[in-house]
Amino acid sequence: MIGLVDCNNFFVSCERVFRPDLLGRPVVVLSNNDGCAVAISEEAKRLGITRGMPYFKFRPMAERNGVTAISGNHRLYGDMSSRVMATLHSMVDDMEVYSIDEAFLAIPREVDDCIGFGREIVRRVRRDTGIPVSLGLAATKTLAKLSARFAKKYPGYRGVCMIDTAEKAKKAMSLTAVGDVWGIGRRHSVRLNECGITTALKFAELSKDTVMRWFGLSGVRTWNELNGIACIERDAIDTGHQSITSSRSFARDIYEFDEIREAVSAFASNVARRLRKQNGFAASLSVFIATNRFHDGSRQYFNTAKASFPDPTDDSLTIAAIATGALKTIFRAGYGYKKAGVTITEIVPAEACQRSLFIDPVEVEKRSRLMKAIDAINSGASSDRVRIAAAGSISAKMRRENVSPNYTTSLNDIITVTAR
DNA sequence: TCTGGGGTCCTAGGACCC
DNA sequence: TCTGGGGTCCTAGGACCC
Repeated sequence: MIGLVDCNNFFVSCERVFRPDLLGRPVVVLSNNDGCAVAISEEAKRLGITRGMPYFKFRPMAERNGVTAISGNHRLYGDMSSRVMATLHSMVDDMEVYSIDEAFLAIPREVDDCIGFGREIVRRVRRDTGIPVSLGLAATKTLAKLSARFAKKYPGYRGVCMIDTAEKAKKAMSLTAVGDVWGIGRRHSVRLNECGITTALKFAELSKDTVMRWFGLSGVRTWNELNGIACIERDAIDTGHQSITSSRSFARDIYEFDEIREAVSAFASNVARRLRKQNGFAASLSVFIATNRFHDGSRQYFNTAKASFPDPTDDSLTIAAIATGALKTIFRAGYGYKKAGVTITEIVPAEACQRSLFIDPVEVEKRSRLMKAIDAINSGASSDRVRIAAAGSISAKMRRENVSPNYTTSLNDIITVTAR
């Protein structure tokens, strides 16, 4: 039996742990720049707020209805996530962290009361972290995801729903819209709906050949999983990311090359830091810049530039220099740029890294020590204490009107409880 | 005024090779 | 007059996920 644990409205729930006054009230957590709603409490959903809705559009309505809008605090969510995962891991050896708020669990064979075991998981996560979770149980990951939707939607399940027979699977699939199936996105569900395939069950009842022709291999995988044949394997040994991106929208349009260059240097140094964290070296990168795609009237420009490193590296200064060089090849004056970003690719583990014969080992060693020193100083609460001179501060350009304290990661922000 | 950020996998088509 | 067949690798773009 596979279990899928899903944190309910995760970002909102993280905020509520330290703001119990927000329980039972409409709350949304906003994306960077206070741009869009990315997490919405049930109360706020009932007011019609949906994921991805631009804040400036629903703000007046939200204020009229007493919605609390919070700027995203990803340091807090990341830390709360690791607490949830640690609690799960204390109960189940074999688990796979799927995202910041989800994990697949292999329910141990010796457990015969899966529902009871599941309820205990839900109870303990709630007790140890304050986060409410839902648990779906089934024979495949896709059915477990589907099951978890029921666990979350209907309080009668008390947090845990299990699909353990073909009849239950059929029933659940007949009640699930095809677009709500894990692996079937918006594009495919439009196509399916046009052909009258509206539920997960109808999709599962298509012929395998039809599914292959329409949706390729990934479609067949989903189809198998719905029919009870597990074929989405767990990730192999975690070797880190294959690519790492840092990008931001700016609070206002930027016209000057130097300003874009500062941002690109900051992105480059950010990806390099994350690259070192996973103990990898990268061999190439790409840089992109873009104007505001929502402004129909103004002139639009989008371009990316790619560059290879002479030698695989994890060095912030080298990566920033090459990113800046790439930027120069695509920057065009006269446009108002709204967004830019840097992606490093061709990442290999440090120990598998093939370096050229002509490199100076002494210089490499010096640089490596410098990076280690910078990482050490920047670890902890103030991650921006030392930065390369060419880089501006990414956060300085961001709009964050209502950000919560770093309750769990900053000594200055630890909550104070006063007895009267 | 104001519209997020970070990933993965698959496929089709072109370049290139023998 | 007549102009093959079969591979591999790489890339861009599309689809999906959170």
